[in-house]
Amino acid sequence: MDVRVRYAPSPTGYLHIGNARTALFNYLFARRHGGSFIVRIEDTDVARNVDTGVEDQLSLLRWLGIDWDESIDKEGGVGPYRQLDRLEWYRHYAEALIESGMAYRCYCTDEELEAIKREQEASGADRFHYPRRCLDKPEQDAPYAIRFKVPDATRYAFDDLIKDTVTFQSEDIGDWVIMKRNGIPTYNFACAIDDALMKISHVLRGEDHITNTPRQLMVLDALGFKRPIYGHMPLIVDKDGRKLSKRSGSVLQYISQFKERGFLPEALFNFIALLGWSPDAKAEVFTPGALVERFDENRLSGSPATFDAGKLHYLNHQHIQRLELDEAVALCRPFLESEGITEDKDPAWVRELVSLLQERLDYGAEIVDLYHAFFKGPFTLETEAREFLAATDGAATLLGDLKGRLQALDTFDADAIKQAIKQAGKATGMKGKQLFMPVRIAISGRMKGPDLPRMISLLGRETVLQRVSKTLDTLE
RNA sequence: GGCCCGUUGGAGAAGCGGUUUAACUCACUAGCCUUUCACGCUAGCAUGCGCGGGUUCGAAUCCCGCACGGGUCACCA
Repeated sequence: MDVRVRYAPSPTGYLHIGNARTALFNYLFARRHGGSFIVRIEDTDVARNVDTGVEDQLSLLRWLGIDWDESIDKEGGVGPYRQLDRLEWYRHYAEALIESGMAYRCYCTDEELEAIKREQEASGADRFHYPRRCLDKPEQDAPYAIRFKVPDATRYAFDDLIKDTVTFQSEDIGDWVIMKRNGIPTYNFACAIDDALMKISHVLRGEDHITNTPRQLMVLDALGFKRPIYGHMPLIVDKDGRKLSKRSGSVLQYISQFKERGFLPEALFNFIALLGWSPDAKAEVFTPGALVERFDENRLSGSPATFDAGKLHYLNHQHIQRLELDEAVALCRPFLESEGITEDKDPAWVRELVSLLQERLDYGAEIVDLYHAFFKGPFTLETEAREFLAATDGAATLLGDLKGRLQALDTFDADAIKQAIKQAGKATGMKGKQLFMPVRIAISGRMKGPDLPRMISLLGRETVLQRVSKTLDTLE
């Protein structure tokens, strides 16, 4: 069987982590099995469509490293790939269903429907089913929707790739609308028709679609189409176990937000692949290519996947460590520039800064925080640092000696600075922690930080001398 | 409320009836490394698999009931 899978976004918003996950798994599945990955645009909700929705989502997909074989920009013989361009198909099949008695025109107005629903609610019914009021109505010259006539006492069961056998009873589903009054199909109808016409072999989607499946099966069966194999992936939930939504606290959930904060596409790809799936391995850090090789649909999980920001940071950190210095600089520079940090600095300085901080970076934007923490913030001695200095005999002498040496240096680079520190140590009899810690404190005010000589060089002679003087003042 | 799905440590998660004394990863803790921090390495971290029954020589793994959590019930997708 030819593997053909699809990702079917609706251009009603931005690329959400949940949609990205659906796209990613379909992509992995297709690539793993040498099949085709299709992106179909489901734009049948005319009122909610956003102008830039399609292009925004597609470009973010590309950014993530997900490409496709067929879509609106790549004809594959079963197009068009935008549902509004396929209306004739839906109308054709809807008419066919009416003719065969499996669907009927419904002339009820919104007000009438609303009244029916209220009535049913008042009567305490569990199910709100359309009462087939228009089933035998003669054709009239009035706007109408088309409803699918749900078969009586029919069992709709399917072997889900992830959930095993899932069963629904037709009694639980009322006659639903397949074509809206505006002549546009509803989601479940268009989706079923397109999956069939586009020869989709497997449908991998979120579990929130599981109750849509019986409706789609009805359409497929009624029209004599072959059913694809379905696989419903667990929902992505927040820390509280709820489906990720706008209300899920401070969790970032749109792909663009991760991109803007300096997360790497390959790290996000890695992270998303772990949402509801686990590799048969003792590691979790993988490149997209390695994930394609390792992907195995049998290892898809059936229980909810918790969005764990800590894990995302860890994975992104790991991927950043694997970056070449030039790549890390490219990742960080925009954030430094937008903060004005690079204004009076040359490229070599920026390169050295990134080189020094790369190993502690979780995401690109963090370079700014680290810069401020170690280089910029107002110079004050932390309590612990002040106490350490006060308790170190000869600290003042050492700093005074070092200050002179730093002033005299021809070139203010890390090597020369390191030599100066060592010489100062020799001259004053200080070494090891007794030597480096007072220097670190005098220069940064803190007990911890990046490699000292390199940091001093980056800080620049003027700032360093000022800080040493200020520290010396507090020692008197 | 009806229907559907799920429930393994602080978190993700492996496990598919018997070499499981419950992998692996994150977080956390301790130690090592290092001038400090970070990185890296090592070790520790569920007497227990929502609860109660049952099937079986044997169950986290199969069955039933209950509880809890979630999803879904649109002329939205």
